[in-house]
Amino acid sequence: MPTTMAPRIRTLPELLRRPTPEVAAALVGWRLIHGAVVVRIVETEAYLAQGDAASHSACGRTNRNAAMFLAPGHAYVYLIYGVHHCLNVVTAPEGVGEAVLLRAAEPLTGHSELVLRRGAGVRERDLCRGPGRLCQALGLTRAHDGRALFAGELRLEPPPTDEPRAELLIGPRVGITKSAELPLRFRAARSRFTS
DNA sequence: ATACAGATTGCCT
DNA sequence: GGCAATCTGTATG
Repeated sequence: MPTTMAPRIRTLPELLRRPTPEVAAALVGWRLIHGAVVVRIVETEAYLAQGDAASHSACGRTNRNAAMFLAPGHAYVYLIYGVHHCLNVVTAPEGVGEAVLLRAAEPLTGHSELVLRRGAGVRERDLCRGPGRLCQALGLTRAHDGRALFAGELRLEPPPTDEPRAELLIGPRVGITKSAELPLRFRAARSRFTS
């Protein structure tokens, strides 16, 4: 499996100027914050506007995926199988449907709140391991679809400057049936919190 | 109008 | 390992 180092990028606007696969790689290590909860992103996937049949934007804009066409830095939250929510960071310029799916994270603070939402019996490792679990743990739903992630209750923040860059494993995306060969999944090699 | 598939998860055998 | 849950969009009649 090919590896690389997560690029160190200091601000969200700077991050979002990059091509979507690079955004996906660089987001590993970033903090996702919702209220008092802070988690470290350890696994992401890129979904592209061109040549990617698995992307929700592949068939054009619909009511469900409209947020994917917003300006970069917005949230695209959708419901999968009518059951679980998944959170994406919108990346490409407004009108172009590209996004990065946040697939797994390591809990940092707000542990009790995560356990409250996920259930008392859930192991630490499983609190945010998987896109549906991540959204459940953070209390994210369609109500958060289309929100900006620059500031406010729900936001992204860069890793502390003294934190070492993550070594990334690059491979095919999980759980898709179309365009399954593209190497658009990025996960922290050392983390035990990936899916 | 009905049928089916899907960027998932948890419970069942 | 199998399968149900149950929303949204697409394909087909």
